[in-house]
Amino acid sequence: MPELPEVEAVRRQIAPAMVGARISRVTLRRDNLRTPFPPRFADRLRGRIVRSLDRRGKYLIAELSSGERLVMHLGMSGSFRAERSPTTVPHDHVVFTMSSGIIVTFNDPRRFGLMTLVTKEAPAGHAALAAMGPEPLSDSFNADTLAAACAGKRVSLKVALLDQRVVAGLGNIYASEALHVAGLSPRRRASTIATRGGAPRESAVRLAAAIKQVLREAIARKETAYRASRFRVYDREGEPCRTKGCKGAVRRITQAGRSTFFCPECQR
DNA sequence: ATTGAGACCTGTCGGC
DNA sequence: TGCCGACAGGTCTCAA
Repeated sequence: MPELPEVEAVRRQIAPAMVGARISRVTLRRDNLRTPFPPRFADRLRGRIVRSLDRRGKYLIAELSSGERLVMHLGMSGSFRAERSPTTVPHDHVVFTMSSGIIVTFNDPRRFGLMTLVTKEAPAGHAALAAMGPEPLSDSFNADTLAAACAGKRVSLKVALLDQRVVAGLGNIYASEALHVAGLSPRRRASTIATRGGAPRESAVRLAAAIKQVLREAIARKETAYRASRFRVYDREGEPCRTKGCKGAVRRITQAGRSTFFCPECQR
């Protein structure tokens, strides 16, 4: 369940069990997720204290007392649970036993998730992380940076928002949601919101604000489950647009092989 | 360099 | 009920 708001919810959920605690045991139930675990993975984790647990886009990053960083991604279907007495269900792949006594288990049916270690020797480490765009809820993401990132892009606005180099953490739901709030068509070419004459276009101002708004709302709601009814357009094909005064109906189209939901009436 | 298509996996849901 | 295809909140790689 993983776009930025859901990953942030996971971080808040497991941080109390992990930060400041020592990893006393690591159990790997298989030898890979999307990619193989790095060499001596369990050995390099065992005995380390988790100094902090941060989020960057859709990634979770744990700083370890060894100086290494544990990088984790939930893929499409990854989840964590923290419990006092361990349980086992299908697709449990990694189990961290913390010195606090809490068991933190990573479960991922589709195994699109990722766990790796970024070493002190190669601090840039992970290519996707190194190339990642600005955090949408930080000041480094605004109309100017969004417009600049879209300049020259021939892909659609929706596809551009899914590009983690443009902005970090948006996925298929919140890309559609943000475009609806901004009143912009997902089919527009991304370059059409780019800078003109040095100043960001009004559409870039609206879109940057909309992205921040939908993400903040989702985090505040702790929207970690499949709550389609809460969405403005996502998964609402054929249903009425919720924009005030708009008589449109939500449409579903396919872009880059993925569903996009939007209102053709109020999104231009 | 950018872009689209296909690949990676398993589970669920709707239609026949 | 059972089977079968379509689809699912994400990347990554490859070829044009």
